Amino acid sequence: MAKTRAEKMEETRIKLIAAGRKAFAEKGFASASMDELTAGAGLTRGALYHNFGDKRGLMAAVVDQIDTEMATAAQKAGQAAGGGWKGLMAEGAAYIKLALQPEVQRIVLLDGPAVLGDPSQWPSQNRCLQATIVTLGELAEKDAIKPVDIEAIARLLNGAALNSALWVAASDDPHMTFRKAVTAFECLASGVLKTPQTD
Amino acid sequence: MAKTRAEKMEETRIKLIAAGRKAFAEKGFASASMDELTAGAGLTRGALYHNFGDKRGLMAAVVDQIDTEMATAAQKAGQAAGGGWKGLMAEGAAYIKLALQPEVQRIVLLDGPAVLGDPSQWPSQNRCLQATIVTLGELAEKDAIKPVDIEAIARLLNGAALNSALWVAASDDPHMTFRKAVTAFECLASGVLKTPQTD
DNA sequence: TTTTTCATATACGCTTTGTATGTGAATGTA
DNA sequence: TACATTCACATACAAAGCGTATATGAAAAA
Repeated sequence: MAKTRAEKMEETRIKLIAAGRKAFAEKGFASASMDELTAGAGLTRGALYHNFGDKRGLMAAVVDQIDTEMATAAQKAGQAAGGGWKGLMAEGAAYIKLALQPEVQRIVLLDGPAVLGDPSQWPSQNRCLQATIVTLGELAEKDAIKPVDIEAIARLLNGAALNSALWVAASDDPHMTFRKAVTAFECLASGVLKTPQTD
Repeated sequence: MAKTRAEKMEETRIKLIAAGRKAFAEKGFASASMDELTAGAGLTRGALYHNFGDKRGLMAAVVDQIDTEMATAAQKAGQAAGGGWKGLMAEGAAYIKLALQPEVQRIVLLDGPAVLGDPSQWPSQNRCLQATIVTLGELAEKDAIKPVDIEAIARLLNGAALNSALWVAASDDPHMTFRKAVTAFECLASGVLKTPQTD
């Protein structure tokens, strides 16, 4: 069967994003050569500039892919924990764990902001933020949390989780540090609860 | 009087850091041209490479300068608030306010991590972190906070403060958003207190 | 005074990006 | 089926910027 043009184009987009993801993760955005990267995918820069406009355009696509994967995984963890407050804490822990991957660190946490600007303005991060806001909203309806601005809390919690991942990754004993980070995260988060949580 | 060689060299270092700070703030690290930057300071790239090794070296010097200024200002705010818990909260608010400057956003929050790596490993940030850790340690001795890892709390608080600044700066109503951010910061921070704080 | 050192300038090569143009296969039409 | 057109991708080109190797001239040393 002959492949339609749109199908082929979709294939090259996928190939380029995969190659970009690999190159950006291994060499960092600035040091990744578009020539090398596209050649590795059996293509040339022509395909890249046609599909993504420029180097930054490819970066945006790569970041969106990774970030979406993260948001999905975190939400899943939250649901597995039964939603509500426990779900929120599980989401936070999941985020920290995901951000331990070198790929995520290099692309999403370090290079992403420099290339694409404030992460909280990215479409993908916004999706994740919205999920957190919804959960916090439910808790607010149940009168379980203090009357503070929910969006602000959600943003600070997200930021704290992502930040702590860099710390964990750089530590000598990542396993131990991870536990410390999660505990601290839950400790801070408990500040929004009306009634002290013991477990 | 004739200037000694060391004095002159110190002058060029200062000139280059100032020019770099300006260029990095206005154009971003990647788009800042070393040729242009040094010419603006009445020098050439020769001086730059001799003094700082490479573009990254200059960036490190610039970041260190800004970051040190921030740490000093934040500590001052903390002391003015009388130290202790109130001082800690004042430090946090000061950090958020300082990070509202476009210069700080572009250089320290966005480009810095991409060029220099995890901020919590920078000498300057470490100084600030140490100060927070000391204050938290004093509170721990007074048995005022929960028995959690102090370094972890300090790191998360710092991260949350810096992150929220990006949000505030990008908002339509920075003044209002700033208040929300500070309130949320204090709300989360209160999670480490043993006894609920009312004011 | 001469010799040496060294902070800065000059000159060069290499890499990389973005664009402008070319090409051939898929799509539409008579 | 034959022809025209589109368009995804490749090729060719020009410009900019980084880092290094070399040159220079003024302090510092002898």
